[in-house]
Amino acid sequence: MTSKQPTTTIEDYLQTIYSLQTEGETVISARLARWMRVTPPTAWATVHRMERDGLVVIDDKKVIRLTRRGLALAENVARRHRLSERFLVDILGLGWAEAHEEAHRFEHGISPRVDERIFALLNHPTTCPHGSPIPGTGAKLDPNLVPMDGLKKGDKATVRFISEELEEDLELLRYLEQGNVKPGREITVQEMVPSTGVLVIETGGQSVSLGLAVAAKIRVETSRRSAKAGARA
Amino acid sequence: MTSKQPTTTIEDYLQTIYSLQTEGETVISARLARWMRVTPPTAWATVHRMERDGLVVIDDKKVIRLTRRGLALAENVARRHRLSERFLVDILGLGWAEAHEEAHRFEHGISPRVDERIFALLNHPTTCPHGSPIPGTGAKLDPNLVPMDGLKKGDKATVRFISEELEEDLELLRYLEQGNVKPGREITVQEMVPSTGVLVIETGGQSVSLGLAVAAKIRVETSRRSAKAGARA
DNA sequence: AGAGGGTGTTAGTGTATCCTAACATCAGGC
DNA sequence: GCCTGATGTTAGGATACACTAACACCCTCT
Repeated sequence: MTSKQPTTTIEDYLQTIYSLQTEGETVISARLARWMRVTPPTAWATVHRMERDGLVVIDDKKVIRLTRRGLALAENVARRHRLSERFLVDILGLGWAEAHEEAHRFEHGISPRVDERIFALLNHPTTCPHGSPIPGTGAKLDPNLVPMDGLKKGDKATVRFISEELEEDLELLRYLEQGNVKPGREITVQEMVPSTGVLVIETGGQSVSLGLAVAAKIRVETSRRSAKAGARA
Repeated sequence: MTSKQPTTTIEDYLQTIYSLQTEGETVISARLARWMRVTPPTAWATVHRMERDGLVVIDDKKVIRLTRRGLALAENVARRHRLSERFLVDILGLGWAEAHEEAHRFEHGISPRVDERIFALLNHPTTCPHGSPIPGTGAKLDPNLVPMDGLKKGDKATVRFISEELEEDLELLRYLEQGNVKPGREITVQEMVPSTGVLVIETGGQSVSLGLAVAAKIRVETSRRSAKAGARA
């Protein structure tokens, strides 16, 4: 049987694949290597062990996809991670920026029993502090949200989601926290000139500059419906 | 440098050695093998890696002792373990019997920052739910406590401490919990006949039978001062 | 066409953990 | 004195996970 518990390493890979996959990225071995901060041969070997164990399939184009079993396990890990973040922030009072890193260690020690208790203690939250939905709650990422780099000068919007990809960068998270760029915050675009590669927004009275690559990984809810949903007055 | 973080396995060995050592047992490789549920060669190799890394010393008689560095690390692990137990019981409402096992996983994901927060959240506790002192708080196991198997028929006492050795046995812990044999509980010895190997006590209205080997690992505080400390009013 | 970059892959290593089989040692007990 | 049990140790494997070196492929841009 290949039914034994995944190791911490495998749990981390599952979680990373899951995040990338649900955020619409194609997952390839080289990308995982960068995320996991290991060399390409290491990631390659690990992914192949995962395929051997029925957690992922690798297609002709080398794209990695979770199997049903891999998905179930990945959701479980992601849930524990996001629940941990909520717990660390809401109950223990840790910083929004530090939560991701701390949760990364914390998540592995949580059994189903403890998961359940923490979930209840937190009052059944549906998202992590950065806006990612918590699996098992039925919550999904709102498809109406748009990447922040699609906004234009003068647009107002509410931050809803910070990609897990950005969470890997502690310095960036601290910058965002300082600048009030967190879920629930209202922002106004002050400058948006694609050629400069920089987006300047205003929130809570201060100006914050963001690179477009970063802004693309932050999703916001616009009050006036963009493109598809119909025009505004 | 040999200053890298200990692995989960090494943390477990450190904790076990620490528990045995502070409870006055001599620590030898074979004993560790049984505790860790691995074969003797495995435990042997691991202990020798620990010696190589300056965590323990092994004397002529094969007795294993923590070095200063090993002790510091072990106290750190033990603290996280006992704090986790308290947290799981006091905050999450887990059962007293299950806490040890759950804490065993939980403890490894706790950083100094999280340790500090949990410690504060719990109001600076000094012992785990089974009575072991939490390192770093200054609390020590009261030397006036006596093993329960030293009591005589009719003696009254208050349970103060359940050895970590007993905590490895979930069934036993459940039995003790059911029988109210927990720190703080008053007990009265109903039967004590060494030749039978069984001790029968009464607590909270019910009778509980314990093997003497088990009773020896439970320490109690006797109201009438035993030998050394002098009489009371 | 040819140079490069990003990727995938193989080969060869090293460390930590685990195991089984087998043998060495020592203390008692008979 | 010899057998036995507990313990320690060596030998020989296996697996997971990490690395470096080196090579094979594509694709794109010049």
